[in-house]
Amino acid sequence: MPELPEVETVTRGLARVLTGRRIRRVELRRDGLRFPFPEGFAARLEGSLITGLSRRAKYILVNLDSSLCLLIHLGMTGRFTVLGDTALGHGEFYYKSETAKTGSGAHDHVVFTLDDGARVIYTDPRRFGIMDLLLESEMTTHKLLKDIGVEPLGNALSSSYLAKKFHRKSAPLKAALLDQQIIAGLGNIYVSEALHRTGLSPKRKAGSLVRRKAVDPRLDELVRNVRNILNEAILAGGSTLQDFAGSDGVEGTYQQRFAVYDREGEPCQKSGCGGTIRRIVQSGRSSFYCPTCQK
DNA sequence: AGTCGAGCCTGCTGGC
DNA sequence: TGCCAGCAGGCTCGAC
Repeated sequence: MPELPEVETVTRGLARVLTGRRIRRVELRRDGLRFPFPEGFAARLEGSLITGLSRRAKYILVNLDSSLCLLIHLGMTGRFTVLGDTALGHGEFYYKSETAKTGSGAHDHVVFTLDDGARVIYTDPRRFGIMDLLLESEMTTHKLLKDIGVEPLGNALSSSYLAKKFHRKSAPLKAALLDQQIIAGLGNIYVSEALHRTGLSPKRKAGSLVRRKAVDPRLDELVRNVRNILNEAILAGGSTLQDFAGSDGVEGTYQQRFAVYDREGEPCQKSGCGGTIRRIVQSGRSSFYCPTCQK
């Protein structure tokens, strides 16, 4: 279930296992995921030292001493399992998706073996995930990275930035916020949540929040809420990671805190609102909102 | 140019 | 109980 907070959580978890380790072996159990693996994928990774991990939008970037970088996208159902003795201790660490793990291993597509003996397994039933290799110098020119917008947790996201991007935009707010070329890493859930907290309808045209002179104060509030919600979710996911212990995957706790997502028919939680959460479909995807308090 | 729908895959859920 | 439509947290491409 990877949106930005989930990818951030996985990246942090993997960083503790992978950083400083050398990749001993890469086993590919099929030709590719969403795209074919690049030429010589396994061979180019084997023997490399992992110098660090970072995240850009919903992409995980694994930096190697060979000035190569392994780019990973979890798609909809990608997850990692770490088996063996690692820096995290002995046991198993999951990033577990909503869908139960199959257990059969039928969807284990890539297995990395590290120099400390740990095995890092990439599982992805739907195979919407991506793995690619790029040079560090291609970080801003790579096909998948070059058009990506600002990170929502960084300083570059501001109400004036949004005002510029939304100016004369006729697409609904929902679609504009999902647009990775505007904001990097926002997904279907957190867009619904941020719009609800801000009291803005997902159907409203993005351009309607831009006036000629002053920046609409609702854009300030939207930016604040996007940040707060993402940070709250990262905290909830992070606490899950710290709880890793046994062989059971532990899910992030933020799901319990959704105000609108997947709550169709339930009463709006905003005090004094009294509305009922609705589900509509926008550009093929579910939007959840309260028609009473989101205008 | 901007916007929208279809498609990529598999698995789970809910309604009949 | 069994079947089948509908749905899923992402992204790209093509058509309008």
